[in-house]
Amino acid sequence: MKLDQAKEEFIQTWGSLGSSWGINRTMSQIHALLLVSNKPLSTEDIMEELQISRGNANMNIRALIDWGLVRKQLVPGERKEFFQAGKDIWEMARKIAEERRKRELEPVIQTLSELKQVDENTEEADHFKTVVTDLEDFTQRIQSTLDRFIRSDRNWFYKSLMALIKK
Amino acid sequence: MKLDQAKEEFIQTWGSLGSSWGINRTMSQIHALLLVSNKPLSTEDIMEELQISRGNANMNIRALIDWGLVRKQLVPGERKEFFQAGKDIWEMARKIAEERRKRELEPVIQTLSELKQVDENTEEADHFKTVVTDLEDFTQRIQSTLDRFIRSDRNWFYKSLMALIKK
DNA sequence: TTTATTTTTCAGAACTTATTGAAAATATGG
DNA sequence: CCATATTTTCAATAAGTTCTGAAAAATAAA
Repeated sequence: MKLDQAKEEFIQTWGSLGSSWGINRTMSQIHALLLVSNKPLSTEDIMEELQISRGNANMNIRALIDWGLVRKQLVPGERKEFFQAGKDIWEMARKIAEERRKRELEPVIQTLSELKQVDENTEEADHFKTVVTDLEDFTQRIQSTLDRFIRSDRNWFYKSLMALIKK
Repeated sequence: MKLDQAKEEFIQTWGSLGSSWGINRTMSQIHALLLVSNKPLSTEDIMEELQISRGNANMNIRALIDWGLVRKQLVPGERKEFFQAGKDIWEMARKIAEERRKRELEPVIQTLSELKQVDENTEEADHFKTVVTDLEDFTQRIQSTLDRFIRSDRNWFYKSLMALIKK
């Protein structure tokens, strides 16, 4: 298989994986492109390679920088900005987990804890409280695990995961 | 807080969490509704409660049954079908993990392994292979963990997770 | 300054996905 | 079998999301 073709396919695959995980397609594609490129790329390069508009490119590059997955790289003698993706996959996973925890899990836990404050004592209300408490429990456990993962270095997570897998 | 209001809010919250995790909003809302209801509901009930069309209700109930999150319940003397959600949260999480592994992770791993077959030896190609291999590694590790989780009983996962969290 | 280059913004267009509702298919009871 | 209740399907439509492109803002050189 030819390199260019493989790159192309990789970008598509990563793009569609991203979109099923709540990260928009272009954002993942840009990320993929920067991952496989061994030198930093400019906005122009990205527009060119992915055939997307300037606005789209700009927006999604910003988002990747926000998420901490990509950083600006100044190239001497060039006025344009260049971008480069961090190559450490675990670091990348940590950052994605962090963003999503913040954006999605946190508000849900907040809400669930409020919902337990139902001041009724019918059988129905009891049932409701049980369900909500179970979910809160579950969500909090996920949250703690992510927290630890986020704060950890790669090594910690690697070890824990191996422990999980091996026995 | 009133029970009805709390239920309402719970359904909304679960709905939006679902949609950020790639499960469509109505599907999660129906799931939430069935979770908090202490008796099985008919399609009519669901349409009524969530103010959705028959077609929409039917489609998403089917999907929930496919995913193994909801089961049909026959009520004696009634001709209609009634539906009930499994109340075990871990079981639920297992089933969601299973479906998504099957639908999303599996094809990606397949593709990544094919992409390593680049028959070039430039520096660029080497770099590409490194990135793809790292990702494959990572994805496979996630996959193994999920597999084990999926095959496990609740107890196993609970213990492992506690081990992760506690120390 | 002024001019040239680059980045950002944002209203509308294009695209994608979810929903409706009515018609067709299927199941149930007499 | 017929009549009726219930479920399923699916084309049309609506809602939601992402993308474009041109104009405005920002930045840097002359």
